[in-house]
Amino acid sequence: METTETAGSPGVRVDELERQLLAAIDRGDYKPGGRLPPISDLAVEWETHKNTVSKVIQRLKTMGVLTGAQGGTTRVRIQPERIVRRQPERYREEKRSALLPDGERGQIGATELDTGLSKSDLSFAPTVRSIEPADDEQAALFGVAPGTQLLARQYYTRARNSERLLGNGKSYLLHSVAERNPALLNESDKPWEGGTMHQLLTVDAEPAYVVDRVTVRPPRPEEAEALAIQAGVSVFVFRKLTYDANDQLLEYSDFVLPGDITELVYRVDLPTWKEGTDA
Amino acid sequence: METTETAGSPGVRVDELERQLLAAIDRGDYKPGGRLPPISDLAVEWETHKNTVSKVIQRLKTMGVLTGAQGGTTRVRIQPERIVRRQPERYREEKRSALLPDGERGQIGATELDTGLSKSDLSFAPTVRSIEPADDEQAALFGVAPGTQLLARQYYTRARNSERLLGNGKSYLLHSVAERNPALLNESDKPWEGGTMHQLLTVDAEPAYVVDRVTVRPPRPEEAEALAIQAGVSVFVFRKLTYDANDQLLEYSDFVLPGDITELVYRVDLPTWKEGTDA
DNA sequence: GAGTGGTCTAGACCACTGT
DNA sequence: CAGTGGTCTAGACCACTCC
Repeated sequence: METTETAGSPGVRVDELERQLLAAIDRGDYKPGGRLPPISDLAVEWETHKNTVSKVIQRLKTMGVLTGAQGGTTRVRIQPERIVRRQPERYREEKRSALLPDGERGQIGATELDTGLSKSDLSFAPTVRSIEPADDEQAALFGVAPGTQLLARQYYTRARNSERLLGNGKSYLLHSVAERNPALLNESDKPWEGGTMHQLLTVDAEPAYVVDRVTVRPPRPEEAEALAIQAGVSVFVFRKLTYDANDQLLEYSDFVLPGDITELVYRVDLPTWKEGTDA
Repeated sequence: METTETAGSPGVRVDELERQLLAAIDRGDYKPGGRLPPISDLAVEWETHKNTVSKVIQRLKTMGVLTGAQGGTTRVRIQPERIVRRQPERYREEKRSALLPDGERGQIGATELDTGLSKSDLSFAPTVRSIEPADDEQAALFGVAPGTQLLARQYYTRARNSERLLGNGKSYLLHSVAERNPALLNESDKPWEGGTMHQLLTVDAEPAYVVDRVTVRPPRPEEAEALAIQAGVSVFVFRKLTYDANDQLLEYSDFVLPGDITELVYRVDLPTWKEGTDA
C-alpha cells in the first residue's frame, strides 16, 4: 500500500476517471438504461482501487447521469422529462375557476393546481391541519403581532404508480380570516377542493397578485429521502405569497420541489412602447 | 485495521457525526466566522479516523455551513445575503428605459440589468461576440432552418472587490436581424450599452413579452470553479426568451447563476373578479 | 517549514439486490 | 446466497496555507 503513483493532489485521479466515464457514456459505450460493469471490474480496467471507482460512480449519480441503489445494478440513467410549471397561467386559471359553480370546479384540488398535474396522475397523503402561533418572520409577512394564530396545512404530493414524492408544501393563513368560513377549520383531512383562490373567496378575500420567491439549496436529509433524490441534487425552495389589492398578505405557502425534474416557467408581459409612458 | 465496530451500513457513522457537528454549531459551540478544530483533533475527539471526519467536513462545506480551502483553516461560514432578482420589474424597467435618450440611458449595461446590481458594484470581463450556425434546438426556437446564422454574445459578471463570479450568460439573436444595425456587429468588445431591449429597438423590433425558464442542476466543473461555489452547490440555469407581439422569438439568453446566493422573485398580477369573465 | 485539508490505496466488513 | 455497492479504518502521501 506504499509508494502510490500520485496521491494527495486535489482529486486528480477521480476527476480524470470521471471525465473518461462521461466520455465513454457520451460515446455510447454504455447506453441509457444499460448496465454499467461492476465496480470491481472497472477497478481493474481503470487500474485503480475499488474505492476510487466507487467515488466516481457516486459523483455521476449525484449528477443524475447514473442510477442504482445499494447492492443493485448501476445503470445509465434515462433522463426524465422535467415537469413544467407555468406559474402565471396557473395562478390566473386558479383564480378564474374559483368563481365557477361547485360542480364544475369541484374536482380541482389545491395540490393539483400547485403541482401542475392532472388529478388522475396524482395521489395524496392526507392534508394535515394545525394551528400555530406566528413567529417573527411570519408576523412581519402578515403584518400582525408575533404569536397571532395561523392556520397551517401540510401536504404531500406523489405521482400515481410511483413512490417518488413530487413535492411537499406547507401553507399558512391567518386563523382570524380562515374562521370566517367554519368549513375550512372543520373539514376532514382530505385535500381542500378548489384551490387556495377558492378558499379565499369563501372568506371574502380577493387575491390581487401573487409573488413567487424562488431559491435553491441542498436537500435536508428527510427531504432527500422523501423526494427520493440522490444526495447532492438540490431542491427548489419556493415561497408563494398571495396578496390582496391593499398589499395585505392573505396566504403563503412554502414548497419543496425536486430540482432535477422541475422546470419553472414565468411569462412576463410588457407594456407597449407606443402607448406613451404608462403609469 | 481489523474488526471495525460497524462498517458497511450506509453512512451511519458519518450521518451521526454530521448531525452532532450541526447541533454543536447550532448550539454555538462553534460560532459563525470562528475556526473549527483541525481534522486530526476532531478525529480523536469523535473517536474515529481522520478520513471520516474529513468526509463530514466536506459534506457541511457543500451544504454551505462551513468554508475553507485546501490547507487553510476551516471556519463556520457566515451566511451571505442572497442577491434578489425581481425579474418582471427588471424587464419592464429595461423596456421603458430603452426609449430614453442616449445620455440618460447610456450608463445602464445589459449585464447590470441582467444581474440586478448597480454599475458601481460590478466589473466585467469583455463581452465575446461570435457568429454561430443554429443547431436544431435553436432553429426550432427561432422558427428558422438549422444552420441559420446567429449572433452570439458571451459575458461574465464579477462583483467588484471579489474574485467571485456572479454569473455568466450567453445570448443569441438572429444575425439577419442584428445586421439591421451594423453597430451591433462592429462594436468593440465592451458590454452593450442600454441592455437587450434597447438593442432590439435599434433593429426595429419591439419585445412584447419575456419568458423565463428556470431549472437547477449541479455545476459543471468549469462553472464550479468560475463561480467559486463549493462542489455540490447547485446552480440556477435560467433561459430568458424575448418575443414580439407575433410570438416570434427575438432573442434568448442562457444564464448560470450560483444557487446559494441567488433569489428569483416573480410578481404575477391577477385579473379582478368583478370585471366579468375576461378574454 | 510545520500544520492542515484532501486524496489515494488497501483491506475488512456490511446491507442490500436480484436471480 | 452469491454478487454488488457502500462505508469504515488504516496509513502514506501530496499541495496548499499561514500558525
